[in-house]
Amino acid sequence: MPRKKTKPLTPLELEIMNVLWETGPASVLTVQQQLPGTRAYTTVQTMLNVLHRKGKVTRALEDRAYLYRPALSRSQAMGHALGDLIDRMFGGSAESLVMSLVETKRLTPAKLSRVQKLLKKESPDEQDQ
Amino acid sequence: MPRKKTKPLTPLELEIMNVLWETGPASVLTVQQQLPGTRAYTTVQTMLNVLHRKGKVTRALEDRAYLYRPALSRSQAMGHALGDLIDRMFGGSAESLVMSLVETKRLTPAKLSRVQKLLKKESPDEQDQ
DNA sequence: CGTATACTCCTAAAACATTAGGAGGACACG
DNA sequence: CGTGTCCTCCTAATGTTTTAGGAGTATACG
Repeated sequence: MPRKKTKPLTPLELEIMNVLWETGPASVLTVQQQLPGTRAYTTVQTMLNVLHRKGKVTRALEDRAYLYRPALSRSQAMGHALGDLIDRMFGGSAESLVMSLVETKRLTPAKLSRVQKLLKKESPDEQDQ
Repeated sequence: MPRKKTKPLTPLELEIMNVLWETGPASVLTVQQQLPGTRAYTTVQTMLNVLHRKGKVTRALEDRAYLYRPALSRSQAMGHALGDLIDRMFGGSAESLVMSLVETKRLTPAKLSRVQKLLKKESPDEQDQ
């Protein structure tokens, strides 16, 4: 059965999640500072609230303020965002995506090699076809 | 390297562009029919208007109705959408993205190999338009 | 105690995306 | 001609995301 329920994160939500992924558990203030661009404290707070309501982050009262931490891994979020993009843009082919990455010079074949080597080491279970 | 001007397409815009990429030059009616889901004729028309105003499609009066055609290639749009995603989600590292693709089982190392071989064969020197 | 500080929550407006109705023009055709 | 069809443009309502102010609370500190 298709995993269709989880809505993809909005752009700003994504940016905030990224801060949490990078920085680890963080307060509103920390997130605000870490965030690219300039946002009012309360803006960040609101967004974190939204994310919390949506179950994308958890929070714990620490000392005086809440500490927020991601409730999904980057990979998971990635899965959703990308699945979404791929569906809309192609019929679901991830290869075309990598292709595009290289075509648009965002990724070089050299880098691709490196990644690949890494991955082969980690999952010793794959075969070439 | 400040290639920052072009705004990414919105979800619906993307879906519509996809129809144009698949089907080729199309009228409002055609797009509407080709589009997944159900949208009023005028909704589709409005969106095409928006895309036209934004310069993402061109149009030509053919017979009685406008024929719309994409003003960007899929790769280009991909580049923007993805660049956006990567920026937000990672700090701009495309490698992490590929990593995630494999981690989430969306792409196998084997497929990666194939893609890579393909790419090495193709022109080692390209120009983005 | 009284005031500054560092938060919270509640609220709403601004901005952007999506949806769609209705008026009007051009044409085909009985 | 008169009416139905197909299309355009203009307009606006609805929905979603982003922005941020203001009131209230708890603690720190002179």
